[in-house]
Formats: sequence, structure tokens, C-alpha cells
Amino acid sequence: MPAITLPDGSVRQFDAPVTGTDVAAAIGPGLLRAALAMKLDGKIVDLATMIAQDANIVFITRRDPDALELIRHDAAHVLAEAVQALYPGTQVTIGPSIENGFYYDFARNEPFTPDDFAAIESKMRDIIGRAAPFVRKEIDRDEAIAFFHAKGEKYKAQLIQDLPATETITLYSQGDWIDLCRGPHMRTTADVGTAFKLMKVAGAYWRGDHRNAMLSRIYGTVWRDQKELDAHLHQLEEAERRDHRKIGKEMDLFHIQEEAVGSIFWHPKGWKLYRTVESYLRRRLDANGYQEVKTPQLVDRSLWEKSGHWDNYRQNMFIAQVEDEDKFLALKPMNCPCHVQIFRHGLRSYRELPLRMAEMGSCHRYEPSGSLHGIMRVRAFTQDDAHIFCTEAQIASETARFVELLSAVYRDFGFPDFRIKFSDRPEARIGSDEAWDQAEGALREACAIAGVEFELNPGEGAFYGPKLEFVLRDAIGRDWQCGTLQVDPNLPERLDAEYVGEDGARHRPIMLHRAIFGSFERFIGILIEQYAGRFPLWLAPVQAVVATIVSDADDYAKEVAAAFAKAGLAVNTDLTNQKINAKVREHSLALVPVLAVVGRKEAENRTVAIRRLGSQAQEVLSLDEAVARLAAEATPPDLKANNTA
RNA sequence: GCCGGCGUAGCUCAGGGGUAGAGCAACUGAUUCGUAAUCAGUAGGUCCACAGUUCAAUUCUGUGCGCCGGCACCA
Repeated sequence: MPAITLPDGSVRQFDAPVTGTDVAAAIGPGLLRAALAMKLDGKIVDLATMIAQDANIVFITRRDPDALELIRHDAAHVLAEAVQALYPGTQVTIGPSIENGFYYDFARNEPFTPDDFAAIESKMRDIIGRAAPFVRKEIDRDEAIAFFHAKGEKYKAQLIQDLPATETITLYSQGDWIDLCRGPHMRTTADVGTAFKLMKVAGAYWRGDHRNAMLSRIYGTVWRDQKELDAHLHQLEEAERRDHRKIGKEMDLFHIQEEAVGSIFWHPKGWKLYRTVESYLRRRLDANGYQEVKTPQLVDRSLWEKSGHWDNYRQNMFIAQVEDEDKFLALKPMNCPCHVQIFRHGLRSYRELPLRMAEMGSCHRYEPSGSLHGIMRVRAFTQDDAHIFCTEAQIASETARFVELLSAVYRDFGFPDFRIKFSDRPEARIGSDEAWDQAEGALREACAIAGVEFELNPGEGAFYGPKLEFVLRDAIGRDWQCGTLQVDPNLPERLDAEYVGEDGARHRPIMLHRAIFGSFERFIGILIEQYAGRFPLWLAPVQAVVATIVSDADDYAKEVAAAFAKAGLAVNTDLTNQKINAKVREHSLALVPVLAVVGRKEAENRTVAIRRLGSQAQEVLSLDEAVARLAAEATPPDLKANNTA
């Protein structure tokens, strides 16, 4: 005799077991029409689920954000049915909901192409229009395996075979089409709605393992209504517009060419941006008690053998052999072993700890060709690396100090929001469980003391220690993992780093590996996309252009440019024989933040007409005033008087 | 690395078995103009590379390289 408690606290009594549909109907026809599924004691289930006991129910309607997941999952089923109807012989595998949509992986000899989408989408609309109810059925395991084998669905049979013996096997049908599925689902295929679109085809490994067969994946996006779909498509266009590879070309910041795959040719403007970012960070590090070092690019194999990289990481290292010498050198893929060499050079005292050793460390890694992406993922990159040699007791204060520094840096670059992930021990790791307990405990405690909140990222730690990952969110809501803080009790041991403690005995330091940007290349790529090339004045590689209206103003324009340059601004002149309209257009398209226009009037009055990128307004200022204002605005945030961080 | 798509002028792109096309940019000349394109002219190509088919290949086929979208990878 179930008593059903609703979100408003009211209780409904039923004298026999009921389904969610019955409860909704009892409440009212409006709810009955709107309910797609329900949360039964917190768990989302089908409306058709029979309730025999007292329970809490929350109905999920289309307005509920939880509906998205259901819509996406159901859309995947509809996609699978459509594909099998159109392309007989295609096997189904899995099709989950994902962020923004869904996909389905098919096994088929012929790959799909986007040209197939129109037919598939149209078939999906048919299936949705048919409004076939989703019907759940529990089935015996062996029977299920036999069933899918008989249908020629080897992958599904395999999936069931690998399910734990205790798992209840359930099938869902939608009309004649049946799939293995855990559920839950909405009422009928019609609940998927029409706000969907197939997006792309891709290859994907069966079960995500590169040793397995390659399947054909079709991605789709689906939303609760057309408005949401349009907004999503617009956001994708926006991301494309901001693509750093496109803007990098348009602004002439850098290029990459075949002869140096994965390495960047920085052009003058791009390098100017790089140097601005680097100078900023260097000042921050100097002010935070770091000592900057520079270590070799090419290091003999023997050091990599000691550090363990030769055995574990050689596939990813560029190795150089000298012709007349029987030696192998490797381009460093990371800086840590080199920093330990500096630490080991001479006897260290506990009084020197924490010792914060920083390097703009140029590293090379042979990344898989398919992973390269513009300047975001390259083979030659520069880490804003540092290693903090400290005692275990200092982990907490160093963590707090680092998080504070990182927050200030992210804020200055326009990323006030970031989250922290705590990644603990992975499957493949070195070191004893006790050592891991200790390292994880220390980092956890450090977070507690520093007041740092994190989400757990289980099993994602480095092989040598747990880590914090700092994920920032950009202007259009995308997340980027940049910063990291890793606790490493292992490398000091391997490379025999030690210090003399207060007790006169030798001790192993802990090493904290930490980075704020991750790599300059990647972070600059993120900056380009964050600002879509419209950098704040302090970052802009060309901060101002002085453009003339008539050639009579040429001399004055040069004087203005010289005054800007003297104030530290990156300024160009445009004395070409073009109309001012053309000049405005040209420099606007080049995303120059400040256009200083001078004609006869300005030359006579010793003024400049300032026009800002993105605005049509002009502001006429005296030359001195313009210089003072622009110079103040172009001051990097850490050098501004009111910056207390 | 794997699956699929793509590779034509500096850029964005069209074309197509018979000696290569546009716009923008560049260059030359004219124009001196008040806030998003002044006009005219000139020049610009190993159609990614190599092999094959063909009387003939930039076009078709194969291989390689690179790029793009995913997957896998990112200790």
C-alpha cells in the first residue's frame, strides 16, 4: 500500500502498487502529459516502473535539466534504429548521451559520411513521429546472448557476456526495434522531440581500446527545443570564429610548416605576445620567492636511465646520436631531472627549504601525430615549470601559496573562474601503498588547510604521485586544464636528492612539480581564443596605430608615434596614401585596440583622435593626455598600483 | 598511431583527362580624402610529393607527407 511523497511534501496514499504514470494521472492531466520520467527515491527511472513500497517521487518534465540526459539517450536509440533500417547488416554497439548530445558506435564495413545524414535524420523523424513506446523487459542472461547472436549482433552479445553475473539484463523495445539497455527511458520515441541534428562521423575503437576494431561513430546533438539547439549551434560557430589557428594566421602571429611538425614559427607579433606573457610571469615568480634557472636541452641517456624515463618514456623522446661518438643524448621531455641536478650540486641544508626552482623550460616530446592541434598540442613547447623542494610539513603552506599565486595569474589574464581536480593513485604506479597514503594524505590536508575545494578525479594521478589539476573556464564556457601541482616523493629518491636536517642527518626532500600555464604555447592559444584576438591593451602585440588623414600630418604622426613608443607602447604608423575609411577598416580587421587618427586639425592643436576597436566613437585628447592614459591602461596588471596580490 | 575527409596564387575559395580561374592582399600609377573598402593597371602557380594508367594527369589509381574532425595518447 504505497504512500508516495511528492516534492512539495504532500503524500498520496494508494491501495495497490502503482506506476509513475498512475501517480501522475492521479495528480492531474497536465502532469500526466508533461512527465517524461521520474526520480524514484533519487534515482531516475521509467514512468512505467511499478512502485509497491512507500517512496519519494519527483517527476521529470521537459523543463527539468535532467530531461536532457534522457532525451539524448533516447535519441541515440532512435539513431540506431534509423541506421539499421537504412543500412541492413550494420551492427549496433553502444550509444550513450554525452555533453551536448549523443553518439552511437556502429560496426559496418562501409564508413558513414555526412552525406548520409539527411537520410538518417529523415528516418529518425519518422521513428519519432511514430511515437513507439519504450518498453522494458527483463531477460535471462543466456537467452539474451542467444537472442543477439541470432540477430548477428556480436558486439551486443559480447557486452552481455562481460556484464557481472549479478546484473539484471534488460532489453528496451521501441516498436519492433530492440536494444540491450540499462535504461531509463522516456515514454515514447516522440519525447525525443525534433531539436536534433547529426553532427559528424568519426572512427572510434571498440571499448575505447586501440587494440580493438575501429567502429563508425555518428555524433548528434539534441536539445529540449529548437531555441536551445540554435543556441548550441551558434556557440559552435563562435568557437570556430575564435579558433586560434585561424586568428593566428589572420593576425600574423605564428605558423607551422611541414618541415617542423609540432613546432612553432613565432612571427614578430606572436613573439611579442609571448614575451609579454613571459615577462609578466617572470615578475610574478620573482616576487614569489622563486629562483629561475636554465638547464640543458640535450642530456645524456645515463641521466634518463636513472630518472626512469629511458625505460618508461623513451617512445616519446627525441633521441640524438652523435656520429663519431658512441653516445645517445635525448632532448629533455621535462625539466625535473635537470632541476634535481642543480639541487644536488653541493650540500643542501633544511634552512634552504622550501627551495623554489623555476624554469621557462623548453621541452620536446614525440606526441602522436593525431594529437597535434595548432599551438595547443605541439611537440616542442615551453613549460612554465618549477619544482619546490620541501619537507613534508611544508607541503600545505606551499600548496596554499601556489594556489594564491595561480589565482592571481588567472585573474589577471581574464579567467576569474577555475576549478580544481584532485587526482589520486592510478592503476599503473610506482611506490608503496603506504607512500601513496602519505602523499595523498599530505595533499588532501594541504587543501584543507589552504581552504582549497576540489572535486575528486579518481585514478588520474601521475604514476609517481597525486596531483591537483587547475581547470579554467574561458569566455564561451569551455574548460581548459592548465595548472598542475604534483606531489612527488619518488624522484628525489631515484636521483638521490637530499638535504641536511636540523638533526644533522640526511633527509629526502619532497618535490612539488607545479605549473600555472602548463605550457606557454597552449596558454597563448587559449588566450587567443578567450579574447578572439581582441586582446586587452597590455597584451596586444600592436597596441596602437597612428593613422594620418592627409600627408601634411605625416610629421606630426611620427611625433605622436614616437611619444607613444617612449611611453612603452607598441605603436605603428600608417602614413599610406589611403582614405581614412580604408585605414580604419584595415586596422580594425587587424584587431589593433587603439587607432590614433591625426589630420590637419590634430597637427595644429597637438591632439589625437582616439578610436577604440569595436567602437565608432572618437575621443579627441591632447597628445600628453593620450600618452598618459594609454600608458596607464597598457600597464600589466601586476604592476598597477592598486594590485595587492 | 587508428578511422574518415581534405591538399589549386600570400589569404579565402571555384574548377576540372587536352598549357589554370575569382575576390582580397602585393606591386606600379593617379588620387590628399575626417573614422570599416578611391580608381586604373601589373605581376603572381612544380595545382603537396613520388610512382602508375593514358597519346595526354593538376584532374583517374596507388604510396608517402601534411592538415582537418574524431578515437587512442597526454607518465
